[in-house]
Amino acid sequence: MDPDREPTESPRRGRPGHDQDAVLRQAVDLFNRQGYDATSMSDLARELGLTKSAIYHHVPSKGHLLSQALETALDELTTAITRAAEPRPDETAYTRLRRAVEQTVRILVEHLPAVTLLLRVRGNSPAEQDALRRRRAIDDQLTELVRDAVAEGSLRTDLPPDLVSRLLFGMVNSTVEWYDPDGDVDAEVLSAAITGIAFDGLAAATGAGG
Amino acid sequence: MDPDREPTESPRRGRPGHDQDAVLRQAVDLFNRQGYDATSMSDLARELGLTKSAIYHHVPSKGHLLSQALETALDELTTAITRAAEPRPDETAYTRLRRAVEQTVRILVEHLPAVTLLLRVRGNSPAEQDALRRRRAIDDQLTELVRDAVAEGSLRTDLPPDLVSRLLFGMVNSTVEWYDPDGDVDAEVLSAAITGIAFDGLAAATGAGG
DNA sequence: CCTACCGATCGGTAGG
DNA sequence: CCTACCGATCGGTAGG
Repeated sequence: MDPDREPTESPRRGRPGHDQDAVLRQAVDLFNRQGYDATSMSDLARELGLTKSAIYHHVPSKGHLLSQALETALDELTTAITRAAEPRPDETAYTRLRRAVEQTVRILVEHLPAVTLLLRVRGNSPAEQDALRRRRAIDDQLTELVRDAVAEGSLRTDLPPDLVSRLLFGMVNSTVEWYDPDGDVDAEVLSAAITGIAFDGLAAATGAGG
Repeated sequence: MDPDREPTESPRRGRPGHDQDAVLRQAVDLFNRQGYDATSMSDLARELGLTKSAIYHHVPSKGHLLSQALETALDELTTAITRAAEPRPDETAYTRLRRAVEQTVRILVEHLPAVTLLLRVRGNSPAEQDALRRRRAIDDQLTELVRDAVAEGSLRTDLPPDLVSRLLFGMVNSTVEWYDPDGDVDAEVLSAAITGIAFDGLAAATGAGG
């Protein structure tokens, strides 16, 4: 008779205490708490409850862990923002920009550890420099959206679009510094707060207008 | 065919070409470019054009350089924000909050390297943890200002003050990621852009109202 | 301000 | 021969 009978799980033998994904998750968590360079593979091993050498059974290098996380963050952001920016019939650039903000917030919340790591990259290695290049391409895409929205007359014209883009997505990105997925602010509330402040402002509505 | 002559620098030989402040400035610059932990004292020595050991003639330790910069940033921010938050006769909480934003931007621009370093501290040492505590006290002060402005009816009431405070000053602080003191955005323009977006919003003014 | 070093720890790999 | 590890140690480099 077949010894392993696991209907819902992979038909692997000996139950691994840790798979590659678990190591990656723990690594990214540590990188975010202490900083990438301040985190040793020994730290990671201690956290996982195994030896440093054992980690290298699962992953090829420390840099690989970083690259994997950055790739996830960049892939998710690229996909979401590219989709949000796609023009649809009878839709303003303003709507596309709003959607891009909402989608960025969504990805940020859904992939908080990976995105947090991405936003802290300094370019200390070729892999990090590559990530910075991809990030800059995304930023350019977002700036273009702001430019379009200004051009169509949806946004105030007294501020340069690249400055607006930096501040708007600076506010969005600052979320990684405090957001707690288990806290009482969910992605919808956060998204509404950001778009509310950015597009309508904090000032209390005065007069009879909406 | 004259060798380099730098009128503003000391041409002395055998005498220290660097003082403690020059070492500190270069260190903070490197810490910001590469990250504190990724920067070795050898990196700093190379940048300064002297040996690693020679640095220890000027400063007691790597951590001391970090602490000095963090103290500068925290002292400046504390002073400026405390002053801005001080109630004055016939003044709304809204005015005080606006002034706090403007003063924070001013300190951020005037002491960009030190504040940048402060905003990246992760708490990896007692000195960093102390800096984080002081930073949290400042954040609480700012949140209190937002709370007062909401309470007096100056700000929209549909968003929790602590969330507003995080997003507002998240936008302010995000400036350190891109601001260039030699660029074409000066502190006034930046300050006006931030308060303009945060309080009035990005949406183009519509209708006949203000 | 340098040469000559230290205790420790780094990321990564050996054989079993 | 496989997986999931471990004890020991590699060559270099960290802050001091």
